[in-house]
Amino acid sequence: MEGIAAFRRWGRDQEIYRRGDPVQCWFRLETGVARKSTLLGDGRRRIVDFLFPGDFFGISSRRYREFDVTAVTGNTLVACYPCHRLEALANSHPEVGRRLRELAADSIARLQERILVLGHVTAPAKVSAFLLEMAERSCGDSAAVILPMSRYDIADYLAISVETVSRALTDLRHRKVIRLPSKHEVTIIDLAMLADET
Amino acid sequence: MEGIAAFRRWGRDQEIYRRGDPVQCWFRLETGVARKSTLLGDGRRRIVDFLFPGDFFGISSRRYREFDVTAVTGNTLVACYPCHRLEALANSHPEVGRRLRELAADSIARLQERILVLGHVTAPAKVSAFLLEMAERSCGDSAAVILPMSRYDIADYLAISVETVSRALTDLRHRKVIRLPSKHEVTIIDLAMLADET
DNA sequence: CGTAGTCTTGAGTATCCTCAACGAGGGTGG
DNA sequence: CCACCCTCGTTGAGGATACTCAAGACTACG
Repeated sequence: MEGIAAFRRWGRDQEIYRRGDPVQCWFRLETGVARKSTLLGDGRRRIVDFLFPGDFFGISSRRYREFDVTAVTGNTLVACYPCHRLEALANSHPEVGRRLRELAADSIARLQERILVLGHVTAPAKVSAFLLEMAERSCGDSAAVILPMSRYDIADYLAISVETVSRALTDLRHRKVIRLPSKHEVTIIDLAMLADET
Repeated sequence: MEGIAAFRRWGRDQEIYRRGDPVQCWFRLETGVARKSTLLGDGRRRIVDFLFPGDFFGISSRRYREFDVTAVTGNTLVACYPCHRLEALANSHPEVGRRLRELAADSIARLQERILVLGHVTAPAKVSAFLLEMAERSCGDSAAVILPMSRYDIADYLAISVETVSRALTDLRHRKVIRLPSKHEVTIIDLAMLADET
């Protein structure tokens, strides 16, 4: 599979694809972070998924893209797998087909998990669940979490306002559940208490 | 693919599978309606997806089930496709593998759509979006929608309280956007206005 | 026909959103 | 190199929304 990949690099806030583009490739994020989003009728933006290294995205049986995907960080490297070559490969090598199904299943699992987070009632519960998700997915030390995205991104991801995100983080800091060494760094002090919030 | 299916029938509120069960089959709902749900720590229930005839479910690469799936209506008929036989079939018939990937992609599209609905801010917007979704998916006359599930199910699906669901429906009825011939029937009078709510 | 569960409506309260102001940081241009 | 500007992040005040608790009506089912 790696043989048919074309690697492309994007800068901060550049569009990897946008709604309405023809579906030509499946993608795998190699380095950096990206967001999958859409603009709602009233001008609000909804972020459907954050993408981290190793995540596949763009898996679709439609002809055209439903969402926009944008690089969150600079130096976002993406492997692009042309659909028709993937299909050909899957036809000749069943194990590739199996791998593709696995990847789709992983994507399903991630989205279902996401629905559970969105289903939380209170804003503190959403923010705590978000931090736990980031701790798990942004691999590395799970106590020192990097949040590459802005507060606005987090708000659009959790479907709450920026101010509420900020307040929830401040509250967690005051209660010594987390520390905020910088705007984009979170240190989890009390994992159990954070999990209790959800 | 149809050759390897075993058909089973479930009654109202019976479990098709539950969290923790080993993953042995993929399923296709033939008749009736089902819900995919999970119980949260605080005793709340979250419904992740409603399943209608034609929907595939249980697609997973994990070893054990993450959610419960329960029949909503009586006489729910399900086609069960054993995983290992599906894999064998996909290995010998690439077009089956392709079909399975398509189904997974459909499932992804449905879940993403669902995230957008959950992301709506106000309760009336969620309920309106829900009605539109039901009008589209419960095939048949799209103006006369059947809601087989209870108000509690709808509440757990939209992550709002039962009372709020009830109030939103009553409000839409008062404003002549919908009619409610019975508790489980909705007639859409003004589709445009309903879409405006979202 | 009775009962348990479902659905609706009301009242009071907590939560979150909106609007507003301010501080901090980063980038740009003089 | 510094001043400026613009975006991002935080905090506060006020108001709208939805939740909780409660009670009553209706239904479906045994």
